[in-house]
Amino acid sequence: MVDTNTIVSALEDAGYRLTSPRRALAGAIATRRGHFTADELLGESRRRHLGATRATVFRTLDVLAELGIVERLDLPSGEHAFVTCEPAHHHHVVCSSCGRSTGASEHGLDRVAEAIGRETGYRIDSHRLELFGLCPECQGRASTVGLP
Amino acid sequence: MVDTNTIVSALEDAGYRLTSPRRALAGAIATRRGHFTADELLGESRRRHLGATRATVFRTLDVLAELGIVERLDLPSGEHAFVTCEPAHHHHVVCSSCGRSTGASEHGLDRVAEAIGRETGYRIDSHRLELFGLCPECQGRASTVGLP
DNA sequence: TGCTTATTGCGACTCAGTCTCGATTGCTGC
DNA sequence: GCAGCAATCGAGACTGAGTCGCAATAAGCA
Repeated sequence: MVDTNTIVSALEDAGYRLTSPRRALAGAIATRRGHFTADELLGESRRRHLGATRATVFRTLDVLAELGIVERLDLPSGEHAFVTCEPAHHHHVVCSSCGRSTGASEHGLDRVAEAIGRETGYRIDSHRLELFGLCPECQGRASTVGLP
Repeated sequence: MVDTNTIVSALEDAGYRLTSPRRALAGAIATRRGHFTADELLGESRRRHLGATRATVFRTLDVLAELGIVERLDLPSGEHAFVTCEPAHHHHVVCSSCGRSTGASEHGLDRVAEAIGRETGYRIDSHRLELFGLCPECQGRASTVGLP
């Protein structure tokens, strides 16, 4: 979770204009706890009259992704989603029940990548790790309801 | 790399019919060294008159993915691609220059996933690791040409 | 305040992937 | 070898995500 001002000032610092659709989208994104799709954001924009159309939503997400404020995520379903991300965290753990997502630190993944580089002979430049499972709350809810 | 017969007999074993488009696509997929998109496969089907249309290509890829013969891959560009995969390998290393891909074994990734589970409190059910870099041949080529 | 130019909205467009439905063709049993 | 049935196919319409071009608007600088 990132707050509106962080997003707004990141845009400002990078020399982007602070238009009203961008401010509104920054606010909408800041309130998100989990991952969200461009379409959900567009829906919210329409419902709450934020004044951002489809093209603007995509353009704004592009800019924010470029600034590292949000990151694209490919869900197991094949859907494209976005998450806000704290700078220190580079991998995402996504709850397959409620959709909430959390950042995770390296935990030795760089060593795994290195080992794989040695095994295959590839010079690894980048990697992407996505983890899917149940968040603590959904685990609690599942065990009281008797779900797996 | 998997050979045509492996694909054909996997289809047969699973109770799928061996139709001529499926045989042809199995052949086309077997010759692939790297990753390929549905569209490339469709293009090859048209060029070589394999008799498989768009819908058939997608349906066949779905079936093969279900059987674990190919796997969906999300390239950094956002494109969806497929790779043939050996059963023991569960992660893919993709060459960002020539597109070739190779399987990689776990190398302790399960421990990383476990550690991340402990850190975040999530119960991790599945993970996906994709690595991107330069394959040995492209590294050789790059160093003789003087590329990075 | 006025000017410049980035940004927006609109709507048409593209492209991947899906769906429907009538036609075809593998398999199975005889 | 042949008939019948169900799985599969092709054709093409459809859907939905994402992009593009352009005229209108408005943010920020002088």
